Formats: sequence, structure tokens, C-alpha cells
Amino acid sequence: MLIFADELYNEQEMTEFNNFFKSAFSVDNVIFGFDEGDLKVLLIKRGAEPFKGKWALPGDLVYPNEDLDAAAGRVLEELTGLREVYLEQVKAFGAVNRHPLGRVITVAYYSLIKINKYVVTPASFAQKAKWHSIAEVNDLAFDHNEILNACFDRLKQRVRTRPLGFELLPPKFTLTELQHLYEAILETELDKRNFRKKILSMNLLIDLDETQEGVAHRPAKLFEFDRDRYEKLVKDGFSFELKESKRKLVPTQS
Amino acid sequence: MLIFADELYNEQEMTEFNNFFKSAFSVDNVIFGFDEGDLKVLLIKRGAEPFKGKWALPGDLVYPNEDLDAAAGRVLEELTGLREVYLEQVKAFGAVNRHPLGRVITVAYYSLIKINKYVVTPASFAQKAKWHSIAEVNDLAFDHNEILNACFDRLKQRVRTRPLGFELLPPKFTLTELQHLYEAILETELDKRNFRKKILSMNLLIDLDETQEGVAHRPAKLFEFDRDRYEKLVKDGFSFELKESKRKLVPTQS
DNA sequence: TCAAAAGTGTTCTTATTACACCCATGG
DNA sequence: CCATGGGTGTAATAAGAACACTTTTGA
Repeated sequence: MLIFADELYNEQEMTEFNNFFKSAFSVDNVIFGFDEGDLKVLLIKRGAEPFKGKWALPGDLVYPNEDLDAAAGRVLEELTGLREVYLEQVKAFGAVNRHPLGRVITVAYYSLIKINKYVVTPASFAQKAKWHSIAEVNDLAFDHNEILNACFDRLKQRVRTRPLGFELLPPKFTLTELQHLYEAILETELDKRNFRKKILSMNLLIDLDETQEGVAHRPAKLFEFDRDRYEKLVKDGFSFELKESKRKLVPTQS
Repeated sequence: MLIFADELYNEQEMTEFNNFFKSAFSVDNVIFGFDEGDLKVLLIKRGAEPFKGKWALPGDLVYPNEDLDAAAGRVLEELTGLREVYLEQVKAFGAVNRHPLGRVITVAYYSLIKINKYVVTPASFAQKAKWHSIAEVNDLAFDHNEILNACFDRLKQRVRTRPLGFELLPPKFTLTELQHLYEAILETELDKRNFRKKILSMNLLIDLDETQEGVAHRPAKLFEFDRDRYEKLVKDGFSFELKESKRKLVPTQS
């Protein structure tokens, strides 16, 4: 059963809690998804004080016999039903006053899921969990904005040097979908021809010889990410690299 | 007074300790220095069980009213007397059994210091703290090898996109010293001419019109890092970038 | 005069950028 | 037949890699 990490700390429970903890640690999970050309985050509406009614990152206290990574995986699984998804720790947040009711250090993770696989959440959460476009997230509970930003920054960085994007797409995708994904994550626009040239030159996509159906325009070809080949290439020293097109700004000599 | 984080947990103290903590958190600090062309880490020899006599990273429990970052800064200052040095959090380590005597989650930091500024440690540590060449570090206490590796990896990554190297050098340095620093961190060899061309083209070094003295060869020019200029350039969108010379390995078509 | 490290340019190759038109489909 | 997004190539520029000899000093 998932406990909302920060909800344990309402006033009644706090005194009792103090007998066991001078401090506690939790995990918070930034769950990313991609849909309709938009990067999204799964948030939970808080049902208790503090920050009652505010949106927050899903999280929980870490159980005494649970590894940190396992706790993050559990939070994800209990909320989405998904296992074996990409999950990465970003960093710990430990300001003294980050939690109004006690000393709680939290460790931030992000995960990447295929949003269409995300089955309706169990009844208890059905009304509480909701996808938010990353651009439209505002004032979250606790220091969760800061945590979200740190995770988003990490994702931006990672996606340029590892083929993580594919974790967010369905198994079969078009090149335009892939490009839009990168544009959403990197918050930039990419040149269509240059993007295709570059990504295809890596030989990491399998052309499925299938096309989209039922679209009101020329149907696009479908591709699949070739994970085996990627792993083989990495062993031989290959490095995935997809740069953000950097604005040219020639620094003038002093 | 610095407490060695993990030493608090000897058997006598553990029972009493349990009354207050089900769990505890600590910080561990990988303190990097650069000397004699070698990247070094400052380690402490453990004086108590567990791991008595082994080398370990300096660390401490986080005080109840202390921010995480402040705890890492304190550990550094108590050991070296230095303040206001580069300090960056890397990640949290929270495996259930990482500490043999209890549940302790630790947050890893690294810091970069100018090794010649490192004054002799206070008497209590004088015999315990010692610089180790990074290549010669072996079997450390706890999971400290893993922590060291994570911090070293982070440093490698950072040093390519931010001018952190200068934190490890004295204010005045030669281009060869700078090159050797990069070679030590990136664990690679760099081409002298290409390195100089690249670093000088950034216009971030001030030529001091001074030269080395008393060396048995042609004396090198001394340079200084221009921090103000760097910050100005960053504001205008400049990005420091110094790539590891990547081995060319053309991936053959499937 | 020797040893040791400093300093210096050019050519070749590869990667990145900028850019515009025709194509296939559904409505 | 129109609207919509799919698909394609080339030329110009910039960045990176490879490479060897002369200079200055102290011993």
C-alpha cells in the first residue's frame, strides 16, 4: 500500500513519530511521459496537510529494509502498475526546513514511461493522480518545483548522450514523433532534414516497412529502436550524441 | 569538532543510539587535489570498528539543524581549514546493508581544492589524513570505492563543460600544468598543440607576462583564469567545451 | 653542449549548418 | 482539389585530428 510520503506528518502523528525518528528519509519520483507532442509529469493532489490541495510529486518514506532504488521503484509501481522502466537517481534534497513538520531528507528520482502503457491507477488514486504538461506545472508542494527542475535538467543532459528518448515512445514510432520528443525535452527546435540525417546515420533504427494508417496526409514510415545493436556498438566504443543546435555567438576578443 | 561519521557506530554506542534513530544520514566528501601531475584524494584512516585501519572518505552525520550542503562544507573545513571551495553533491547511497551496524544513508559530495593551500591538519587528524593518488586507491571502508567512482565520474563529466579545472590549480599556472590536469582527470592523452589552440581560443586565460623561474629548461609563461570574463560570456550564451579526444571507431553498417 | 620542456602552423578530414520543393493521403 | 504533414540532397562553413621542428634555460 502506497503512503504519500509527506502526508504521514500531520500533527497528530508527529508526536508519536518523534519517538522513533529524529529524522526520516523519503524518495520522490518525477515520472515523465510523452503525449500529443508534449512532455508530461505525473503529479498527485495532496489530500492532507501540509499543502493540502496542492499538487506534489509522488513519493514515500523509505522502509527500514528497503534500498533507496527499490523505494523509488515501488512508488512508481504502486502508482502506475509498471515495472522495469527506466529509473535514475538525481540527487538528495536536505534543506533543514524543506518539510514544515520535521526533518525529512528526500532523494529525487525520475522515470521514463510509455504513457500509453500507463493503466488507469488503482481506485484510491484515480482522482488524485494526473498528467501535467511540463510547461504548465506551477507552484507545487514542498520544494517539489526545485526537485522537478533538477530532474528535468538531468533528463535534458542525458537525452543528448544516451538513447533514452525511446523509453518515452511506443515501440513503433515515426521520425517526426521522435523529433518532437527531442524538441519537447530540449526545449528547442530542430531542423527536420538534419535531425533525420543524424539519427539515421547512427543505424540504430529498424525500418519496419510499415506506415501509419488513417492519417489525413502522406503516412509516415514506422521505426523501432534497435537496442541490441546499440549495446553492441557501445561495447565497441560508440557514443550516442545528439547536440542541441547551439546558437552561434562568437565571443569577441577582449 | 569533527566526528568520523561511521565511527559513531561501534557496538557500545549502538544500543543507545537506537533510542533516537531508526536510521541516520551522513555526508561523505571526496576531496580532490592535484599535485605532481597526479589527481589525488584525501582519505582518512579509520581508528575504530567497523573497518578499523582501513582508509575511508571523510564524512560525518548530518546535524539535526544543518542543511546537507552545510554538513559537507563543515566536514571539508574541519579537515582542511578551507572555506568557499567548489563543492558539489553527486548522489545518495542508500543500500540497506551499506553500513554493517545500522541503516545509514549517505550523501556523496566532491570538492576541489588547491592542494598547496591545504594546511597541515589539526593535531587530531595529522596522522590520519593523507593524500592518495587516485590510481593507487584500493579497497576502502564501507561502499566508499563506489562513492569515489561516482564522484570521479561526475568530475570527468563536469570538467569537459565547465571551467572547474582551475579550482585545482594555483592562481598562476602554465599551459602544460593545465594540460596535465586535464589528462589526469580525463585519463587520456591530449595533443599539446590542439589543446593550446583550443583553450587559448576561448580567451579565458590572462597572459601574466611572467615566466617560471629556476627550472632547468625553457621557462613557461604563467597564466591566470579570467573568472569575470567567463561569467560575462556565459550570460551571452557561451559554453565552455573541451572534448575528450574520442577514438574514431566508424560503426560498420549492419 | 646537453637534456628537458616550451612554444608554434598547416593540411586534411569530418561534422554541422542552412535551406526549398515535391509526395501521398483523407476529407 | 485542397490541406496536411512526409520525405529528400547539396553546398558552405566550422571544428577536430594529425603531425615535427626550433627555442630557451640550468646544469
